[in-house]
Amino acid sequence: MKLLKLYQQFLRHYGPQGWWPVSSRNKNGEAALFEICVGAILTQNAAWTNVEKALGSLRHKKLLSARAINQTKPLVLGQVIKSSGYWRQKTKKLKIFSAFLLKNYRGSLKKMFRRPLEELRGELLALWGIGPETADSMLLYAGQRPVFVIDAYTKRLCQKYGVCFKTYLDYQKFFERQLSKIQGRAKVKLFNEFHALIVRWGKNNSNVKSFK
DNA sequence: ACCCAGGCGCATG
DNA sequence: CATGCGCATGGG
Repeated sequence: MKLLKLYQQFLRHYGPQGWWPVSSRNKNGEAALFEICVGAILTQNAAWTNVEKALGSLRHKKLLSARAINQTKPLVLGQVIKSSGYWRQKTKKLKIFSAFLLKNYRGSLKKMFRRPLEELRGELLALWGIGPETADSMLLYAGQRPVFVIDAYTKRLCQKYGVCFKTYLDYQKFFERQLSKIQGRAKVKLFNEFHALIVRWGKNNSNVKSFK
């Protein structure tokens, strides 16, 4: 299983995916970064189309900021994000993440992403509602950090090639080691695009659904 | 009417 | 450590 080859094939076949999709004007501004983080939480085991509706509602109600979410009553927030599913849990997750951001970084994601990678990853994982995939999605797509995001599709892809590991970290190490030659911005770009392409691949292929 | 989607936390054994 | 279960909506 040569990952670099596979990446090039996917890229040729599907074209650039342009993740992470964001509605904010300034794609590097705080608003866009926050939208990515909110999206990372809302997309947990949910169809992205449903997440887009929730993000649209949040935007429409001017709730796409840590301060706004922090001040909004849970039941009101829950109504707004309802379409993304698990809304009671996700309301709590958004509030916990927003409170964390305000308390530790004055609500600034740019400030948050200045922290050393492993420490920040640990802080995010310590939050209720943020697991490895959500944390890594935030780090890669909002923070531009070189962490490979592993999801269900990635595991299905590995399974197709007879590659199987136990933990999330094991899968991640496999990808990061094999792609360790690439450096700097190019690595972030590749990790970004590759993960998006794997999801793109998984959406068509209804293959190997039996895998967990 | 089912099945699934860009997971996670928690309770068990 | 490792399985199993609840969480919830909308589209195929």
